[in-house]
Amino acid sequence: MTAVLDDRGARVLRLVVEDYIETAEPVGSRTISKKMNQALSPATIRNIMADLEEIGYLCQPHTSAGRIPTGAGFRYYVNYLLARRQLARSERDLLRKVAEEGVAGADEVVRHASRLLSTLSRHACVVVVSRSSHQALRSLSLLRASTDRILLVAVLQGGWVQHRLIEDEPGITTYDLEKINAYLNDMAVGLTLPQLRVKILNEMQKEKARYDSLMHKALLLGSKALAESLPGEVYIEGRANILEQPEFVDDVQKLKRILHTFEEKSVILRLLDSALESDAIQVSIGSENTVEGLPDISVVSSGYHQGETAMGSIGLIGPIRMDYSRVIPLVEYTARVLSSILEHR
Amino acid sequence: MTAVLDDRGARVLRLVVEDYIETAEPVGSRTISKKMNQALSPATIRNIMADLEEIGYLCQPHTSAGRIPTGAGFRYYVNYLLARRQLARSERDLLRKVAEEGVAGADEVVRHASRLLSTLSRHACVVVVSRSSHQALRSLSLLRASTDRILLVAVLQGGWVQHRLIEDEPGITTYDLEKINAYLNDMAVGLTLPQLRVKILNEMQKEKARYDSLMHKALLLGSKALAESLPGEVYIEGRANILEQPEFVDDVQKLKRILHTFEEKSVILRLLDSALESDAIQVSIGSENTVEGLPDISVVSSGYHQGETAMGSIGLIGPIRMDYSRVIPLVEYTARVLSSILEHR
DNA sequence: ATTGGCACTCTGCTTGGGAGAGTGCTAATT
DNA sequence: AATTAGCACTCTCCCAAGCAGAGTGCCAAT
Repeated sequence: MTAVLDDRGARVLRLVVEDYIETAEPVGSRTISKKMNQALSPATIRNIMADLEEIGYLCQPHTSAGRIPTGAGFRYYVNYLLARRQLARSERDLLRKVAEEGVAGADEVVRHASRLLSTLSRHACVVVVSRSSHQALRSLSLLRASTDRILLVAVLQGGWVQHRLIEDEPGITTYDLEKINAYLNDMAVGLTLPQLRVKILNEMQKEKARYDSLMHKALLLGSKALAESLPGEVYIEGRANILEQPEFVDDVQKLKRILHTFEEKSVILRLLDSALESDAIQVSIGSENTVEGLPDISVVSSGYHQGETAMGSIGLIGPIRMDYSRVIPLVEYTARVLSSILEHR
Repeated sequence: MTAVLDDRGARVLRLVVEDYIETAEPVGSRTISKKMNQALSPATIRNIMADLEEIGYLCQPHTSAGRIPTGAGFRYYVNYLLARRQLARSERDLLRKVAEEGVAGADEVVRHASRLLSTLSRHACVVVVSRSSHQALRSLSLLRASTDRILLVAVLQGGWVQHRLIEDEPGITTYDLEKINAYLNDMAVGLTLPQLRVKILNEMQKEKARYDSLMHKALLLGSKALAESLPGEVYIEGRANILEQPEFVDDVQKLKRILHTFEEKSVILRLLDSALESDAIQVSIGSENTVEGLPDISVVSSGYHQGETAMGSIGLIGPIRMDYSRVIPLVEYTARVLSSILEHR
C-alpha cells in the first residue's frame, strides 16, 4: 500500500514533516517554497501537496489551513526519507559514562540509562527488564530471614539479583537449610527459572515414591518460591516531558489518558513487547501501536541483550511528531551501550 | 496569630470552605444563606464574610466575585472546625485486606497500601521507607555472585531485605567467604547499619596491629559494602490524579512544576520529612510546606512504625482544596494498618 | 509543466455589548 | 443595636460581529 514517490514528492513530504516536527503547526505551501530557495513557486507546491494528500500522506485540519502529515506520511518519512543525525560526541560520552556509575547491580545501570535518555530526548523513557524468563541461574541461596520466613536469593546470569520471602515449612533447622541449599543449587544452576520450576515439579513426582524427608522439603520450598514467576520490571522516567508537547497541553483528555496509561505497567509492557526479541530499532507510529487509548503517540524502541540472551527493551514514548532523526540514533546507541555494559557483568 | 472566631463566624467559614472544596469556585453570600436555611439573609452573611476577609481567612479573586478561603482559612478549618467523616466499612475492609496480599516482603505491603490509598482518595500518594538508618540487622550474608563480584544480602528487623553487589577482593575462596560470613554476622546482628559501619571502622584500626589476613578481608568487604548508606526509597502512586483537579488543568505552568517535582524523589522526601518521627497526622497547607515550587499544594501525612521504631511515612499530595474531612481519616487509618501489619513480620 | 493572479474559506483576535453574579453601602426595619 | 431590603456598581463570562492573515483551489497565461 506504500505508494512510491517521485523525487519532488519525496522532497516536499520530507520538508513538510520536518517543519511540522519543529513547529507542531500546519505547514503551508509558501513555507515549503521558501525552504527550497524558491526553486518552485508556492502554486506548484500546492499541486504537489494536493497529490500527497490524495495518496494519504498529508491532510488538512480544515479547508484552507496548511497540511500536516498523516500516520502514513510519518511512516514513509521514517522508512525512506529520514537522515539520521549524528549524535554529538558529548551525548555519546554522557551515555557511555553510565557504565562507570553502575558499580552497583545491573538494575541500577538500566535505570540510570533510562533517566539519562529521557533528559537527553525530552521524552518519556521506558525500560522493560524481562529477567525472569530468559536468564540462567548462577546461584540460588536460601537464608533464614526470621523464625517463620525464609529468604530465597537468586543471582541470575549477569548480575541481576532477585529475592523473595517465603513462608517457612515448620521444623527446618539451619543445618537442614544448608543441605537443602546445596541440593537445590546443584539442581538449579544453569537453568532459567521456568525451566527450574518444571524440573522441580518433575522431581516431586518421583520423590513421592521414595520418600526422603529432606529432599521433599527442599522441593516444596523450591516450588513455593517459584509459584508465581518473578515479574519483569518496568521503569518509566521523564513522564513530565509529555507536558512539553504543545499538542497535548490543550487537550486535557488525551493528557489524562496518557498519564494514566503510564501508571498501568502492564500496558506499557505490551507496548514494548515487540521490541524485546530483536535488537533492531522499532518505530511504532500513532495508530500502528495496538495499545488502546494512546492516540497520536509514537514509540521508538530497541531490545538490548546480555551476551546471547535478550534482556529487555528500552524505548521512548512521545507524540507522533517526534524528532525521529535524533531520537532513533539516541535509542539505538543507548541500547548498544546497555548491551555492552551488561556483557561484562 | 490565629484569631478566635465567634459562633457565627466559624459557621460561615466552615460552610465557605466546604462549598469551595466541593466546587472549586468562589462562594457567594447567597449560597451560604441558603445553606443555613435562610437563618440569615445574604446581606448579613456579606458583613460576616467581610469580617472574615479582614482577619485574613477569606479573600476575593477580584472585586465582586465570591470568596475563597486563604491558607490561614483552611488552617483554621482543619484545626477547629473539621468534622472527621467516618470511613465506610468497605474502605476500611479494603485497606485491611492489604495485609493478606502481602505475603511477600514488607516492600510489597507498603507499595500496595500506597496504590490503594491513591485510588481511594483520588490524589497522589507518596510513601517513604527509611529503612537503612533505624532498622536493626537480623542477618547478614555474603554470597558469591560471579567470579569477581560478591553479593551482600542484609535482612533487617521485620522483613526488609536489601542487597548490594560489591567488587571482589582478589583471592577469596568459597571457604574463606563462609568464615567471613560467620565473622561479620556475629558482629552485625542487632546493630543498625550505621552502627555497624562505625564498629567495622573501629575494628579495622585495631586489626592493623595484629594482622590477620582473613579478618582483614572481612572488614574490608564490610566497609566497602557500607560505604554508601542504603538509600531510603520513595514510591509515588496516582500521579495522574492531579489532572482531575480543575484548578490545575488550566494552569499548565503549575501542572508542570508539580509533575516535575514528582520526579525528584529527594524533594518528595523532604516534603514528608517532618511526618517521619511522629505517628500523628500532619497537615501542611499551601505555602506552609517549605518546599519550593509547590504552590497551592497540601500534604496530609502520617508516620508509620514497626514495633518501636519509626519506619517511614505515608502521605497524600493534592490541591489545597482537598477534602480534609475524608482524607485525614484515610491517611490515619492507612498508617495504622501499615504499622499493625508490619508488627507481625 | 509551471506560474501569477484572484476569489474564496477558515481561523484567530479584537471589540462591544448584554446577562449574571456578587459586592458594598445606605437607609429602613425589627 | 442588629438585621435586612434595596440599589448602584463592578467584574467576569459569553456571544456576535468584524477584520486581518494565512492558505487553498482553480483558471488563464507563460
